Amino acid sequence: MTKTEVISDTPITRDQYHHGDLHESLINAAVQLVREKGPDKFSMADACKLAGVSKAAPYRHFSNKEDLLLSVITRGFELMQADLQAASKDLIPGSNKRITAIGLTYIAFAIREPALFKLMFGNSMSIKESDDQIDEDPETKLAGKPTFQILLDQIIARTQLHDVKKLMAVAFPLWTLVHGASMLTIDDSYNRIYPGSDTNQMISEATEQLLSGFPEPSDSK
Amino acid sequence: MTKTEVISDTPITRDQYHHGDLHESLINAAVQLVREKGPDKFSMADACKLAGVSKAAPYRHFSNKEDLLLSVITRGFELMQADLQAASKDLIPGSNKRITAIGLTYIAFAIREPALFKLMFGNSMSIKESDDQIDEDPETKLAGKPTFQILLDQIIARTQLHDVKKLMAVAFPLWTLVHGASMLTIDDSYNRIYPGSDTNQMISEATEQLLSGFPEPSDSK
DNA sequence: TGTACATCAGTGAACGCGCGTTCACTGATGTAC
DNA sequence: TGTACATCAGTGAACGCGCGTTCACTGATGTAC
Repeated sequence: MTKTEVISDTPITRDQYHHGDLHESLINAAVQLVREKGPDKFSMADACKLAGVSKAAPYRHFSNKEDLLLSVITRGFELMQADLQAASKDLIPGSNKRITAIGLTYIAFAIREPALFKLMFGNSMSIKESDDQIDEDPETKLAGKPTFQILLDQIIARTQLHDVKKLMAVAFPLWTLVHGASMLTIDDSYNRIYPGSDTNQMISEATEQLLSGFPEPSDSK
Repeated sequence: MTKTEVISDTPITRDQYHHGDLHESLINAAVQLVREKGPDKFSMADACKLAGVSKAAPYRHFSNKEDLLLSVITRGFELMQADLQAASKDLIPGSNKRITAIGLTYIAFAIREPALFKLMFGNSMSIKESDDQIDEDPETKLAGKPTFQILLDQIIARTQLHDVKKLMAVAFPLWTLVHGASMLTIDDSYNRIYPGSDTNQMISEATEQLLSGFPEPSDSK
C-alpha cells in the first residue's frame, strides 16, 4: 500500500536502469488508464508511457495484455470490497440498514468507477475472443467471491439460513437489483427513460421488500 | 482467391455495379458481425466484406462507424420489442403472469443476443470517447423508449396509477431486476459465485414481491 | 423513342496511425569464493 | 574486502497487422428534352 502510493505518486522520473517495482507500477498505470479511457481503449503502449518504461518491459512481468488486465480486475474487486466493508461495518448485522448500505455502496462504487466496474463484470467472454481460447484464468474467475461474501454474511445474519441454495435464493435477487441499478445508472438508461428519479430511494425500498419475509434481528443484546 | 472466397462466403452475390440496398445490407452485416465478434471487435472492413462492397462504399450511407452502429442499436431494440410483445400479448393485462413474462423474455433476449444487448445498453459513453464529443444522437438515445413502454403499459394496467413519477417508482425496480439478471447471466457472474441456481424462478418470485402492494386485476369481464 | 447529361453509388489505392509482441542486446545487481 | 560471473530487468528497433477514413475516379441510372 505504501509502496503503491509512493510509486504511483512518482511521475515516472526514473534515474535508474531498474525500475524498482514495475509489476506494481504497471498495474497502477493500467488502473488509471482504464479509468480514464475505458477498458476498450486501454493499451499496453499507454501503460508503458505512464510507467516510464519501454514497450517491451511489461513482458517481463505479464505474459500479455490480458494478463495485466486480469490484475486490474482483481484490484477493482479489492477496492469495491474495501468500500462495502467500510460502509456497513458499524451497522447492526442482518439489519435492513446494513444490507441496504451494502447495496447502495455497490451502486456508488459503480458510479465512481464505471470503467473498472464494467471491466470487472464484463470480462467473461460469452462472445468468443479467439478460437483457441482455453478456460478463463481461474484465479480471476474467483476475484469477486470475497466481495460477494460481504453480502452473504449479512444474509446469513438476517435469515439464519445455512443451506447454500436457500441463501442464494435470498442473496441473488438483492445482488441482481443493485447490479442492475449500477448498470442502468452508469449507462444513463434511467435518465433516458425518465430523468430525475430517486433511484437510491427505489433500491432501498425494493431491498426491504425483498427482505420482508425475514424479520429484522432484534437489537437486544 | 482470397477475394473470391470472401465473396462466396457472402450471402450477397452481386453481379451489378450498384448494390440495390446497401444501406440495409450494411446494417444486416453489422448486426451479424456484432453478434459473432462482439461490439468491440466489429470493424467496418468486415462489414464491407460481408456486404460484398469496397471499403469506401459505406461512407455513402453512414457518416462513420459509430453511425452504422447506432443503426444496429435501433435494430436491436426493435428485435427485443417484438420479443416482449409476442411473449405477453395473450396474457391478462397487469397480471403477475404477464409482467413476469415480459421480464423473463427480456432476460431471454439478453441471453440469446448478448452482444446486441451489451451494445444497446453500453452505448452511453460515461467514459469519454473523444474530446470533441457532442451530445449523443438524440434518435438513438430514445431507441429504447418504445421497448420500455411495453412494461409501462402493464404497470399502468396493474396499478391504475397515472402519475408518471409514481409509475416509474414501480416500473424502475422491476426493470432493474431483470436488467441485472440479464447482465449477471451473460457475464457468467451467477455461475462464478454459485452454479446451477434457477434464476428464472428467483426473478419471478422477486417480481411478484415487488408487485405485491398492488392487487392483481380481477379476471371478471 | 432517342440522346445528352447530371447524379451519385461504388471502386481501388493510398493515407497515417496505433497496436501487441518479438528479439538480440545492455546495463545493473547480487552472490560465491 | 575484492572480484568474476550468473542472473535478469529493461532497451530500442523492428515485425506484421488491421484499422477508419479520404480521394479522384468510374460505371450505371434516370431524367429532360
